[in-house]
Amino acid sequence: MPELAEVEYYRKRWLPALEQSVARVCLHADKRIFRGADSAALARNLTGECFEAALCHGKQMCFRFGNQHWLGVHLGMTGKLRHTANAVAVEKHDHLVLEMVGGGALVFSDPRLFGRILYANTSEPPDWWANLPPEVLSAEFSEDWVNRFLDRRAGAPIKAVLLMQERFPGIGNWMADEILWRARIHPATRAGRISKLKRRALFKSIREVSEDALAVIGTDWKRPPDDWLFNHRWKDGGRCPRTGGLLKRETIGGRTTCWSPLWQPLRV
DNA sequence: CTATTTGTTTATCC
DNA sequence: AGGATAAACAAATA
Repeated sequence: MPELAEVEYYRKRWLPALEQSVARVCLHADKRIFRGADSAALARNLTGECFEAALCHGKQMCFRFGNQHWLGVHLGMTGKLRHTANAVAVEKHDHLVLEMVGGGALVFSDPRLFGRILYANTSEPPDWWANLPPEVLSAEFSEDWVNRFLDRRAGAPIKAVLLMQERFPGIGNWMADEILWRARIHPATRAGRISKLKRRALFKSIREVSEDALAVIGTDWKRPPDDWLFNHRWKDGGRCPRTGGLLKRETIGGRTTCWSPLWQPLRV
């Protein structure tokens, strides 16, 4: 589930423990979320360290403990973060629990195990945190920068291109559909066939959907307004807020995709 | 029992 | 070589 704004929402869930120290680390070391990470070192080294920073970039999160302990969290499809005020019973899917000296706990849970925990013990930020593409709301993320990518991925459906994290960090399935709906571009359009005019609309839409998503979901996860595609996209018989016409759902770019055929005509 | 899932990585084909 | 696409991953839910 978690895309740009949901990741920001979950990042904030851990803020109540900021400036507290780790009393004890409990984890399910054999679970898939620790693939590639040294979970034993993580548990040993974080104990006693102070929780100093909580950051995110696209769908990647980074929590710093002390000056040189970097905990990376990716939520995958079903990952969640929460803070519990008191030590509550650990649930089945709570794969990483940081008990804090104050008595609360930081919890990462993930039933489907598509998420990932990273850990580095280095004075400088590790590669997975230092080498990330410009964020969609940053100045470096320019129209030119996007258009060059559309030309490089000219043969792929635009829906698939928007999901590529190397250029559009944080954009996921629902955001991509929302972006294309607002820009009135059919999701199956080959990226290279999008007109100059539509590219402008696309760029604007990427920015707007990202800002709107952060405003609505990023802080307290309010229900998005009904004039977004969001509230209609999964319902059978869902209707386009703009045209009132029936929405269509199909697999495009390997993912379930929803669009409004009247509003987003396919021009090939 | 079958089909579905808002993500990423790996394999395979072109 | 690099791009496009499908499969795999795991488990809950309908």
